[in-house]
Amino acid sequence: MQLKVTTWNINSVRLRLAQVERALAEIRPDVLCLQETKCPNEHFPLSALQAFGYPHVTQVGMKGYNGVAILSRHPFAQVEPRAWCERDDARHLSVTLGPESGPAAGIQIHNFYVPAGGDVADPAVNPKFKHKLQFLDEMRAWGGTRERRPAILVGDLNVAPLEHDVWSHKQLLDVVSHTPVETERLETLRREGGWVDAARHLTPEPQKIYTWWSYRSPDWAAANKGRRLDHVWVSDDLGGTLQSVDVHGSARGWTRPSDHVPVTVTLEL
DNA sequence: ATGGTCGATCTTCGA
Repeated sequence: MQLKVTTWNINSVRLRLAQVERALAEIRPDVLCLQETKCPNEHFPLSALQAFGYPHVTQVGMKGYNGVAILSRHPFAQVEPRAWCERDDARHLSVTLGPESGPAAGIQIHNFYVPAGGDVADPAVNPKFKHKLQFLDEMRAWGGTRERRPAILVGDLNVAPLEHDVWSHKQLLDVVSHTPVETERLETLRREGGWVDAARHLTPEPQKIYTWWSYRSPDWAAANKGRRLDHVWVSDDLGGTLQSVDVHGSARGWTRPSDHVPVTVTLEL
């Protein structure tokens, strides 16, 4: 069987319900992981999302910021929210697919929204950047102790780790998301955690890959000053099942778009 | 040299 998992920073799930519906119709993933739902739990549009054909939904939200959700065609055997940096700020959820899921049963799916880190790349003067580095350090420690079982890690990791994950490596070396302290941390925690960067496994450098284009560029498509901030990783043992990774760049051109586009990983199990 | 644009929100913050 195929297992398709899509990740998308939606930047307000309530504002972009129609875009979610369109993406689900076009991509038809088995699982959709959303970040930046920006929606308090009591206002989460649960029944509307379920009506798109995804009866199994788990989410954590808060007022105004952050928030992650997982929508699935397959039932969950287990749902595990986790607090990071001792904050209850809705940046991670994981699920384990249930025994009804055929060959996908038992696969764990992690949905992360790593802090963006503010504007100044100095933890001494910018508490947001300090938080981001702490979050990445905690992910590294977690990965080192993680039970080695089939797993998929997706999300807006807010780091573009490689030279060709940004439009200009030299011009972005001091820009938050591409500084060496971030990119080295992310690559280290990925390797130590036993994760394969699925997008780069299938599309090696120097091919450019972008998943985010700033709202602040009026002609974002022509300028094409993008970054690869959204990632799909699979555990080593699933590496042989990797079939494709698709970046749905056209979604950036939709009416009232998110600044991020969906990224889909397909496994043949 | 510092803006540019979004989204949620109580007029500013986070991205």
